[in-house]
Amino acid sequence: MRADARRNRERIVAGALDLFAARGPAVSMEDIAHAAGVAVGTLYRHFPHRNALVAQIAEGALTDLLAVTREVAAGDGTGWQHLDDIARHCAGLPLALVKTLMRELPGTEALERLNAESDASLTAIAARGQRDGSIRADLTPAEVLELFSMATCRAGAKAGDSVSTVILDGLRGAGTTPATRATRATRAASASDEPRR
Amino acid sequence: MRADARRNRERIVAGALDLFAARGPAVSMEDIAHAAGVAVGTLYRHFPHRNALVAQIAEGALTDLLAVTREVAAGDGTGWQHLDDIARHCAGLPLALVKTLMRELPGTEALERLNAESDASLTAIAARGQRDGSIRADLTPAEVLELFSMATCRAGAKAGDSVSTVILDGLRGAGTTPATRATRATRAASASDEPRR
Amino acid sequence: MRADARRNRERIVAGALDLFAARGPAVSMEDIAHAAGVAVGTLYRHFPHRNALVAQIAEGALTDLLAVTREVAAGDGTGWQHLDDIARHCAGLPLALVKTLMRELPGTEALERLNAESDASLTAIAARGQRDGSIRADLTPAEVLELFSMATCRAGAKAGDSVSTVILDGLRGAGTTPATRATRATRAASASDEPRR
Amino acid sequence: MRADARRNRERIVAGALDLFAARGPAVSMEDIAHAAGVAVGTLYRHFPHRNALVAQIAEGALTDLLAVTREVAAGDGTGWQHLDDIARHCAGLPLALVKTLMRELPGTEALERLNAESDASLTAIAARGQRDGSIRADLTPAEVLELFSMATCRAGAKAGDSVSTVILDGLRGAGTTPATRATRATRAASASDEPRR
DNA sequence: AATGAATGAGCCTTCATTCAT
DNA sequence: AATGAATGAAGGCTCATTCAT
Repeated sequence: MRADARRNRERIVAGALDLFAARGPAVSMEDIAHAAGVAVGTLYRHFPHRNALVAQIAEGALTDLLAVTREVAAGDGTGWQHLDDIARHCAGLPLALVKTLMRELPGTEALERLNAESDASLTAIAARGQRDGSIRADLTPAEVLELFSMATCRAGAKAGDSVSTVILDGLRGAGTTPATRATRATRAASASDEPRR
Repeated sequence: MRADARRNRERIVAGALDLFAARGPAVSMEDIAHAAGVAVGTLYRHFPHRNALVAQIAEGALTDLLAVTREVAAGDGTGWQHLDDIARHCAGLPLALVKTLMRELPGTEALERLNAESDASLTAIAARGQRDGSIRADLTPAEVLELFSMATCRAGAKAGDSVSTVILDGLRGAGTTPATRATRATRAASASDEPRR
Repeated sequence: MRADARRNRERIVAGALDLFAARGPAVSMEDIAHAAGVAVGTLYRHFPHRNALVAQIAEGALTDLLAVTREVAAGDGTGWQHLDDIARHCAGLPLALVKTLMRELPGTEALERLNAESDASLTAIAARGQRDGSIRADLTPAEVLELFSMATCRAGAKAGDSVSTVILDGLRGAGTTPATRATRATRAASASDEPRR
Repeated sequence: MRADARRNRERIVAGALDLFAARGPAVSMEDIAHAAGVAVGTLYRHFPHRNALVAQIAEGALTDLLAVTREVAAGDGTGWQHLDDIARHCAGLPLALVKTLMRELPGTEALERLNAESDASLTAIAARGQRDGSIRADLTPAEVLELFSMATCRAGAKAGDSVSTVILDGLRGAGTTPATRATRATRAASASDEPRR
């Protein structure tokens, strides 16, 4: 019985994610429930109100992002390489959607915490990159993160696509450049297109 | 009373723009009307339905964008310089908001036309920039436009801010001056209405 | 100036009549005004509210009906012949429409009076017809009037059409009948199709 | 709860019928809901929009009419007697109201079909009556139906009331018994549920 | 625990009526 | 006197949420 409930909960979250992606943030609870194969009552048993569901979706994506960030940050490489790695792993995460959803979401405590932790980890990486010379020094860490977020939280982002490439290239430190494009192509071949879930 | 009506219409559009920016695309017509100091009936006299108002806002911004684009394109300079100029002039336009609003707007004919014309003008500039070597050649014109749009249609974009600078720098052709940042700083000081922070 | 106003008033009433006939009782004041070539303000100058306009239309038709009734009643013939004559003269009046309009009209004093006078005149005729044997005696005068009204206040009523003929035939007194249909055809040929306005 | 929902649905339809009859076709959905003892939402759960409710009411009455027509048509008797029987059985149906409601109702497919079938059945009866001499031959079947409809679809129609009697008498064929009224009175006494006043 | 019916606040829109020009 | 802009009360409809089964 617990297994059933868990499966329902997962199908609700997954279905809601798909619906939001397909039809925008105004999907009705009724539609979300039916897409998950349950009735509204069941939906409300799992999530006491709409925002709880939306927050759950957001938390899922941000948790994944945080895990990726920490895992990458624990490895070797320059700050820029870490950002690049993270960006590749994030391509499968619905970060663009989550960003949109969160615009109209009164911040949960859990979300605030996740955001803070993500920011802290990424800021640390950015600062390190600026120290090791791999990331432009004429930007604040916050500006680095904004650009990183633009590359990452885009509607149709794919791992290593041109748009991300250009932005990440733009973040490189002054002395690092010329081989950029060739390098990138090489690296991309070995990195996975589908980041972990 | 023609003057009064016009003033009302303008206050409605301006107020709606502000509200959308502040509270997202789901603001009610009632709120928009009251923000403009009129009753709903007046709002509906000027715009027969919600979408007509949204479309008007979008058309306004796109018309401005098109005007800027054409004006700049008629002047001297490389393709990259044109994009840079246009980006600076667009800083005050609510393009980010408009982009969001248009996601849920069944395209008007006028909007389609404006979009097509903007795209055409900007694509021409991008292609020219790639021919004259000022813009990276390893991108499709569409990718150039997407990056340009990301730099331009951002929530808090200011003329010459760091984010735009990095993206536009990223668009530069391979052989162009490495003095990018200094050059930019110089140009920005004389051309932008918003000095760099 | 007085002539202008009068013409406006007449055009409003005539236009409203047409619109009601064409599009039902839910036409808007705005549409009525524009159909008459004036603005709403002018419409309201002539009729302080919608019901005043509707009442005016109803009064017009009822006044015509009353005039016809009295004129016919002053002439020779049996009661049945009078009813028949009146029915023919009424064919051009918008009595069906007026009946519909009056369903949702809180009765004016003028309308009550007109109704009462019409009823009185017609009841007198019905009673006389029953006395002179030309109208069935096994009906109350009110029943006679109801049937007469059904024949007369029909949507597409024409002078002497089959439906009216059958109903009026049905009203005839017991001893009068057989030649009915032939007689009717003859009489119809001499009666006008377009009653007075 | 299926039972509860069904009861609600029935109360809505019945209440709406009453309200329409009492206050005309412009009753608000709010009023209809409250008359049925439910909230608007419930009304809209059962009928997705106003017209669906109106159509349901119309369908109900037309279905009843069709059933009566077919049942009577399957029995013995002249065409005229069939019309007379049908008229008696229809006295309780809200056909007058339905006729009014349908004036402003964009025809549903179901309604079109019901109308077509009713018309076909009744036209067949009328034609048969004209062949067997019981119905006037100098009318088109459509005219017969219009008169029949006038007798039947009247606001306060009762089985065998004077108005219906006169109209149906008017439909009789030339050679039929002059004893009409006596006959009718006799038949009425045994067949109608509503005795003559 | 699941279902789906019921609730009612709130949204978009219309329109009779008023009022400034 | 005419115009047409402004008002605001409804009305139709949706949807998050609650609740009886």
